Amino acid sequence: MCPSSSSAKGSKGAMHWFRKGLRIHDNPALVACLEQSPQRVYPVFVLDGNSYQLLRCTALRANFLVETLQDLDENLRALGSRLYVLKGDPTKALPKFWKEFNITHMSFEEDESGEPYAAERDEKIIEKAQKANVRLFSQCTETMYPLKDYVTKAGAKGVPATMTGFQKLFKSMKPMSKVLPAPEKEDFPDMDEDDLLAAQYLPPKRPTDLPWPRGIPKSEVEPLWGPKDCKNLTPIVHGGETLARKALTESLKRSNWVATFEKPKTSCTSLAPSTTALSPYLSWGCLSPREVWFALDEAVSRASSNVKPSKPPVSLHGQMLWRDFNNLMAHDANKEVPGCWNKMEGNKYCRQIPWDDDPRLLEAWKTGKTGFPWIDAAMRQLTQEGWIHHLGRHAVACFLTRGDLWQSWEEGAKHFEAELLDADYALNGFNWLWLSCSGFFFQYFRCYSPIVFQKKNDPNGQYIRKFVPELKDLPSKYIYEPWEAPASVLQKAGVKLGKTYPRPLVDHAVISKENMNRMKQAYDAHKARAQTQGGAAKKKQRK
DNA sequence: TAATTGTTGACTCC
DNA sequence: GGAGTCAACAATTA
Repeated sequence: MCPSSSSAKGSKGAMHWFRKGLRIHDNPALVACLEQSPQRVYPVFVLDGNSYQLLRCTALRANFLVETLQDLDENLRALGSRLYVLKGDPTKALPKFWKEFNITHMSFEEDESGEPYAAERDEKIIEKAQKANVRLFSQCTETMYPLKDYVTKAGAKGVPATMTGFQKLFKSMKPMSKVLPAPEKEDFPDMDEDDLLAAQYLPPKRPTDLPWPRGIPKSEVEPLWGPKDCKNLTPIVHGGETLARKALTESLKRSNWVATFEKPKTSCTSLAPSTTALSPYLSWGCLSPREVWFALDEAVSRASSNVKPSKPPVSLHGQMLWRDFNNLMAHDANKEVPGCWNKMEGNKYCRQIPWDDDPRLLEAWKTGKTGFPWIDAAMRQLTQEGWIHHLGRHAVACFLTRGDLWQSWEEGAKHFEAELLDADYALNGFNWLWLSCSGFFFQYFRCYSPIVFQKKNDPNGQYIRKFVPELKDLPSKYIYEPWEAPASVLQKAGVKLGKTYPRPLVDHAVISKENMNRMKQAYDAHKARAQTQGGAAKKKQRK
C-alpha cells in the first residue's frame, strides 16, 4: 500500500516533529502547525539511535520512550489523528517523508541547551528544509522562558552564574505567557484513511523495536535494551503524558505539603519517593514546565493559611527555577565552545582536575559493588528503578569523584545518562559539575560520608536491605559498615565479605582527607593559571 | 578590603 | 536537636 494516496498530491500537508516535548497540552509549536490550515497534518517522531535520548540508553529508558510514544499515539487518535514514527537519521528520514507526503510546513520545539548532536542535526535539517521549500515553525518551550529571552534580559553583563543571580533575573522577566490547552478534534483536518492506517509508521511496541545507534558496534554501547529486557526491573514511573498529568494532579493534591516543601529536608532512603518524581516527565517533555509552575501556584494558594510557605531555591517552585538555570548555563557554555557542557576540557564553568582513570573502580561503582552498602544500594536502585533521590545522587556522585574514588565526573555523567529515566543534558551536567566541585559549588571540604550520611534518616537500613539483599539479615548496628561486624555476626547473617559482598574499596576516613588535599592543589593550580592569564590579558590591553 | 552568603556535611559537645 | 568547630571554597555585598 502506498501511503501517499492520489488525493494527497497537490494538497497542503503540514507536520509537527516531536523530539522532546512529547505532549499535546501546552505545545505551542503543535498549535502553530495546526494554524497553518493545512489539508493534512502529520504528527511525526523519528526514532534515532544516535540521539541523546537513545545513544546510551538502558532497557528502562527505552521502555519509557516506547510507553510515551504509545500514549502520544493514543491521545492523537482520540483527536482523529495519529503518530507517524520514522526510523533512522532524521536528516535523511524527514526529507524523504516531506517528499512522500508533500509537506510544505513543519513545526518543532527548539532545543536550546546546545546538546551537540541535536544542534548539528537541526542545522542540517534547516538547510534541507530550505532546499525542499518546507517552511519551518519553532517554539522555545523546553524551559519556562525561552533561554534567549533570559540572555536578552541579562544584557551586556552576561547571564548570571549563580542561583541567586538567576532568581533575580527570573523575577525581572515579564509575566509568563498563558498555558495552551490541548488541541481539539476540530483543530485537526480530516485525514485520508490510507494515511491514518499506514502500518509502516506505527509506534514501537517494545524496546527491541528501537534502532541501534548507527556505526557503533553493540559491544561499545552496553548495556542497552538488547541483551536484557525490563521484565525484572521496576521503573519508578511509567511513560506518557496521560500518566504524567495524573501524577502531577496527585502530587499537588497535598497542598500543605507542596506549600512547605523543602528539598534538603526530604529523605533519600524512603522506599516510596519523598519528592514528586515528576522529573522523567519534565525531561521528556510529557509535562510543560510552565504548566507545572502554574499548577504549583494553584496548589500553594489552596494551602491552609497557617502554614509558612517555603521559598526558592528549596521550594518546589525553586526546583523549576533550578531547571531553567541549569539549561541557561548549558546554553551559555556551549555558545562559547560547542558541546563542551558535559566535558571538563573547554568548559568555562569547569575546573580542570586531574582525575584518575581506573576502570575497575568505575565498574564497581556502576554495578553497586563498592563495599559501602548505602552507596551500593543507591547505585542498584538506579539500575532497578531508573531513579535515585536527589540527595542519593549527591552521595554517589561525591563518592565517585572528589570524595573517595577520584574518577572523572564525565564517566559518572555518562552512566547517569544511560540509566536515569529523567536523564537531562543540562541538569545532569550541572549536577555533576556541582557535586565534583568542578563548578558552581566549591566547598570541597564538605564531603558526604558513605557511612553516616543516611544513618540518621534510616537507622535500621531498610533501604539497604531492599536494594542489597545479600545484607538483609545483618543487624542494624553493622548494616552501614559490614566490615566492622564480628565474624560470628557475619556468619549468622550469611555474609562472607569478599565473596557474597565485597570489602570496601577504600578507607573513607583516610582517602577523603587525601582527596581534599588533591582538590586544594587543583584549585591552587587554577588560581595560578587565572593569574597568569589575567596578567597576560592586562598586558595585551595596555598594548 | 572585610564580611556575608551559599538548596541539602561531619563531628563534638551539651 | 542545636550550636560551634573543622579548615577554608567563590561570589557577592557592605
